[in-house]
Formats: sequence, structure tokens, C-alpha cells
Amino acid sequence: MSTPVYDRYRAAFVGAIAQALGQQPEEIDPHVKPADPQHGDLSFPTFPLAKALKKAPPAIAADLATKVSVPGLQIASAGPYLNARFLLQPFVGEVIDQARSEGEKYGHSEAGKGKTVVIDYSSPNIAKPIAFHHVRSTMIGNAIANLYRSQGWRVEGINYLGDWGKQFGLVAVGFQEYGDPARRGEVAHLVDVYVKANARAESDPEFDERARAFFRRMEEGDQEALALWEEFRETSLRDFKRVYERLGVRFEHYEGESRYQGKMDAIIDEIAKKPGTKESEGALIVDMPYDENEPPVLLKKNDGTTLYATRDLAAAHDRYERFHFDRALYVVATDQSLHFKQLFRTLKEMGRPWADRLIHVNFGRVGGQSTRKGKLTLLTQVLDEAQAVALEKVKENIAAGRIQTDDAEKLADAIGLGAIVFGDLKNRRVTDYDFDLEAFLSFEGHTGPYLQYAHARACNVLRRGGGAPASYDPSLLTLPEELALVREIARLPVVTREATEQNEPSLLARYLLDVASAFSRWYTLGNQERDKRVLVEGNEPVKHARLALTDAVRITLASGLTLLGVPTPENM
RNA sequence: GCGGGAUUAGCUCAGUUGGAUAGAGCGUCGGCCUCCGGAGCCGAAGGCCACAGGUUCGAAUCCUGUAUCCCGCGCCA
Repeated sequence: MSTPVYDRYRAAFVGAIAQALGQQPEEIDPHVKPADPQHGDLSFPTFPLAKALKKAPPAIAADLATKVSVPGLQIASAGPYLNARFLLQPFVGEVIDQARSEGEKYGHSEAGKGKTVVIDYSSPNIAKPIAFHHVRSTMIGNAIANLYRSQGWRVEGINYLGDWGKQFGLVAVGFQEYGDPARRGEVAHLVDVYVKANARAESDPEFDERARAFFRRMEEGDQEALALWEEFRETSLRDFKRVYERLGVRFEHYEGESRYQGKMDAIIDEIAKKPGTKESEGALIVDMPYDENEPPVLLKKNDGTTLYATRDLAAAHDRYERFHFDRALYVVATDQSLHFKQLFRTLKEMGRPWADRLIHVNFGRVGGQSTRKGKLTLLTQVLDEAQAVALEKVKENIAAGRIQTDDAEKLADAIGLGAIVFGDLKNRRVTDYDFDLEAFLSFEGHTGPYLQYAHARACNVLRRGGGAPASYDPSLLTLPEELALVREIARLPVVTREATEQNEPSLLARYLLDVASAFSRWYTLGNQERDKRVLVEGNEPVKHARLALTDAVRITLASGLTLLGVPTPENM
């Protein structure tokens, strides 16, 4: 993978300014910003220099304009700004060639070569209702894992199942009361039992105590209790894996909190030597002099059983021993910020130098779901509905002869999935949103299907045009809409890098909308003016150039969508 | 009460980490198919960036208050 064209010109611009001013490029670099398109591609505001140079910013900019010169850039001052615009030649050809030569790897880099990131994502609780925030964790985590892989990192994705804890006691004891033995293999039934047992435990202390006692038996290694646990665990897991397969999500590791069963003593013993670890109200707690008004970390309950904080301490330790990670991400809802803050700080207090490499990649809650009543919209349900909506349109398109497919349902599923994945990823992680089925099922406007559609049309015009040409003349691409499109294509490597650095897939999602919009605008010109069509008649050289551009668009969209986990059908 | 987050167009959200006239989608209104695919394109209307101060050449962005909403706060995860 070669240096992105955009980066190359930007670095040259920065270097030339630095030289003209007699400064280091690192001093100039942070000040160079993308320009307003009407002024160019890059801009350098001269305000910060005014004091040191004792000159008015416009005068500085005008002066720089005479001194700064970079091949391939048109440089000019505009008031207090020094602007640079990519010259059509050779920029257009360089960008298209780079995209086409890198193909599905366009946007990838080797920046993370030799580094390892551990990503904890999805991580549903077994035998509890599958809340929608697990879906967010799954999709966000999957996109982030893909992004890291694309930047050359070794990725260890862990689905850290919540497969240990009191909730198993609730399900086990609840099963005796509410369970139907014939349905013990059905997840839906287990969830139903859990909801009832949970409600009962809140008002019935004796029942709650029985659930606790069951979990205590598990921690003590009681074979009968563990056998039942194993069964519930397998039932849930089987169900989860079906969903993951449909979502196209894979993990390097499936493991869970149970992994640390019986292995927490070492950690607890170690913390116990620290000041601040003590017994309180019968429980073992860490109460180091952190912030005031902050609750302590609970390591053991008054009945001696462990809590998830204890298991997370053991897990972090274990993960470092196994992977020696450079970064470890926890893709978990914002609700748990306090937990992670305390977890990271406790590890630091324990003298783990790698505690600083742990990052809570938080995300906002999904409202509009009544979890407590056990009334949830299941993901598969939403996927099914989205597929049904897509299927109507697919059939319509088949009937009209616009597309061919031997499996309309599979295609419709890809479109429905695209709508849901993209709908979840287009906003910043931290944004809360209400679950709105209508919004997820609308395929108009800036949605997943909009992107898929742009990609499919690019594929289609390439097919009709006899494929992407081996050679073409980039100087024939002179329409403003074509240049705008090339500028967008050039940004993909910059955006994937930034999205990875910020653990923020929405940056990529939003960018792809810009690409698709620029493509649609250009493409639609041909509706009115035939000489602006890609497959323009009677001008083979221009046609070839436009096909090459279309090919670069196709590659950019396919590469970006794949990273997000959005399927890219070639027609739809 | 304490801690964290949020507040931008009627609705849902961006806003390149302090830079040029604050942008999209949806919705509303008006245009574009004998035409490479209309899941598309173009245009219009719509803003005291919650409020009040402050820092700065420059603030939606940083600081301090205030208001409203959401989340979290010892034996769940």
C-alpha cells in the first residue's frame, strides 16, 4: 500500500510552508485544514503568525503565496488564508489509479503492523433477555475490529459471554417454578423464565435466597448445578451463533466469565495486600482513597461469591498474559462508565503498567424498548421485517427486468441487514437513540440501502460498459462533478485511519454518504444531458475515462461498506 | 445530594478537535423518467447553535455559572 495521494500533497504543502517560514513541519501541520471547496482543498490560516511576524494576516498570506510552490498544487492567498487546490493533472489520475490498483484493500494501511489490539464486544449475558445494546456492541465492535485489521493490527476479538453469576441461579430456581421441561432447549423459554424469576425475586426474599444459593453451589463446583448451567449456556450460545452468522460477525474467541471460575484467588490475594482492601458489611471491598463520594469496588459478596468486577480484573490480567496487547477495547454501553473507570484504576493501583492501554469504547443507550416487562423487539424480528420490505422492491425490480438474481430472499436479506447495520453506525457512538422500527425500515434518503444502491449502479454501468478499461486518459475528466467525486475518493485512506484512531465507525459511515452523494449527482447528470453519461455514445476515450472513475467509486464504496459490515450486492 | 453525558432547522442528527456565509436526511412545498436503474437527482422554505457571562484576532466548539433531560452511584451484569 502506497502513501495516500491526499497525504502526499498535504505533506508537501506543509513542508513548503514550513520552509518559507523557517519553521519545522510539525509546527505547521496542525494548522493546515481542509478548505472550503470554493477556495480549494487545503487551507492554512495565517492568524497565529500575525503577532510573531508583526504583520497583518492578509499580508502574510499574500507573501506566502509568492514563496510557497508545490508541483501539482495551485496555491493562492485569499484574505488571511493561504489555500491550495489539487491541480487536475496529475491528481485525478493518481487517485483513480491508486484506488484501482489497491482494489478491495483501498483504504487499508500498515500503520498498525506488529501491534495487537484486544476487542471485547457483543458479550451478551446468557439466560437473560438479549437487550438491544448487545446488538449495538456487536455492530460497533465488528466495525472497529474490521477497521483495526485494515490498518494492519493483529486483532483478537473476544465475545466475552456473561455466563457466570447470580442470573443462573434465577433461571435454575425459576425453572422449577415456571419452566416447561419440554421447552428447556428454547432460548425464548429461558428468557421468559428469567423475566418471571427476576420479578419474583424482587418481592420474595426467600426465592431470591434460593437463587443465590444455587449460584453459590456453582462457585463451589457442585456437579449437578454445573451440569444445568452447561445446558443453559449451550442453548443460548447456539441461538446467538445463528444471529452472528446472519450478521456476518465473527470472533477470534468465544469465552466467558466462567473461564475465571476458581482462578480469582490469586488476584484477590494480591489486591488484599493493598491498603484500602477490607471487609465491610460482610463483603470484601477495595476502598482506596480515590475520589470522594465514589463507591468502593466489590470483590466478594457477604456470602463469599464473586462479582463481575472481580472477574473483569482476572480477565484483564489473563488477556495481557495471553496477548501482550498494545490496546484493549471494551465495547460496552456508557451505563458502565463507572465500572470501567474503577476497573482500570484498580489495575493501575495494582502496578499493571498496561492499565493505560485499556479503553472503554462506550456507546449510548437504545431507548424505546421496555426491557423490564420483557417486551423486547428481537433483532431477528427486525431483520425479518427489513428483509420483507426489501423483498417487495427486489421482486418489483426483477419483474421490471432491472436485475437478475437466483436468490431474491438472500438479496433482500443483505439489503435489510445493510439498513440496520448502517442505521446503527451512522451516528456517533455516544449518541443515545430510541429504537424506531419505521426509521430502520425506511430505505430512502441517507440509509444503508442508499449506499448499496449507489454501489450496485456503479457495478451495473461497468457491466454495461464492458468492464473497467485497462487504460484511459484522466485528462478527459473535466466536469466539476467528476472532480468533486475524485476528491471524495481520495479521502478514504484518511478517513479509515481517523475512524480507527478514534474507535468511531460513524466517521467512515458519514464519509461513504458523501461519496455516494457525489456519485449520484454526477451519474444523474446523464438523465438530462446525454453527453454527460458514463456510457457516452460516439466518444470512446471519454467513456473509458468515466468507466475508470466509476470503477474507483465502486472500489471505494465496496471497501468502506465491507469495513462497516454492510453487504455490497452487485445489483439490487 | 454526588459523578458522568447531552442540549444545533418542525423531527433525527453532522459539524474536520478554535477558523471563511453553521450543514445533511426525514417531513413540507415545487421541479426532473420515449433518458446508462427514480431505493435516484435538482430547487425552495426552515437557525438567538438552551440561557448568561468570560478567554481569544476569531467560539456551535474552550472556561465559569444557570436551566432542562438522560445515565450511574455496595453485595446484578
